[in-house]
Amino acid sequence: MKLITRNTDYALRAICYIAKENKIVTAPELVKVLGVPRPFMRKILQRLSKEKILESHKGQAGGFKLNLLPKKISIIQIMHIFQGQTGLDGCFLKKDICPNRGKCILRKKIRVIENNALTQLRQINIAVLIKG
Amino acid sequence: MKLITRNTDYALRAICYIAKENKIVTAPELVKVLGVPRPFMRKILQRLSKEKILESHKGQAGGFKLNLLPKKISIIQIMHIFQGQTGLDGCFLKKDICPNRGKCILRKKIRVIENNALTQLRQINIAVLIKG
DNA sequence: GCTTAATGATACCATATTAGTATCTTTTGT
DNA sequence: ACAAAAGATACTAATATGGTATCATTAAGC
Repeated sequence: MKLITRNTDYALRAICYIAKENKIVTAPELVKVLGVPRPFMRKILQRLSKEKILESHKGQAGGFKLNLLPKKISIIQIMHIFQGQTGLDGCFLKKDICPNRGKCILRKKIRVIENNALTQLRQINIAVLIKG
Repeated sequence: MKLITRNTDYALRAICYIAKENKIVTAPELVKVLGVPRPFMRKILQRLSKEKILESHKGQAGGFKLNLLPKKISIIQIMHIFQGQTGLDGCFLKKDICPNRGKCILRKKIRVIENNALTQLRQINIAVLIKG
């Protein structure tokens, strides 16, 4: 049960760092601070700026800064970006052969648990993470 | 965020079916009822009997039955069998370069959410699933 | 304007996990 | 003896994730 993936993890740390520094931060700087492989970090940053979480500046003295207030970035957004729909995996078995005749208790229970987790994740934002 | 995997799903359905029938059930019967590929189902059943969830009987008129009361089988046990430790993914970054100086808020928050999910999963057992 | 240091875009490779298959042996009721 | 079941084990395929490489584009600063 892995809630967040490496991608997401790196992305969140990068965002936290940028939020704390509150200036334009370059990829090389993040690579150095976070110890993440350079091309991988770059890929993540590109994705984040494409998704409008970060704002990028090209050219010399370029880099990235936040495009939103820290409290407006919840970790669930980042999960969405790197892990796709955080949702509710569909039933593996076709409905009509499901032993529970369509009313799949298992699925229902799992869904509740997943929704609880999602609700909790929704409440964690970057401001929370950097304040401690 | 996939709480349970296909393996686990199939295993749970097989167990539910066996629990409901309350008799010795053969692999071919489960294959037919659940529509799962035969060799795959067999593999799962073998695993379950090796783990003492099911009790197996060889030879003609053989098959599987439960080795425990339905309410004594929680879905978290099955997850453990097919998905390994349901635990808490460690921090990807080495502690000393973690931007939060060792007190990793993100990790702490995630851990709480995971534990909540685990607690909820622990309460779902086969008896609950077959009763509805 | 040229150089340099940055990001953008894209295509590719590596690894791990999960899903699924094949085959042969052993057991047991009839 | 035979048939029908499970046991054991080794293999293959698909998918997701993690990571690399390369070239183009942009813009600051001399």
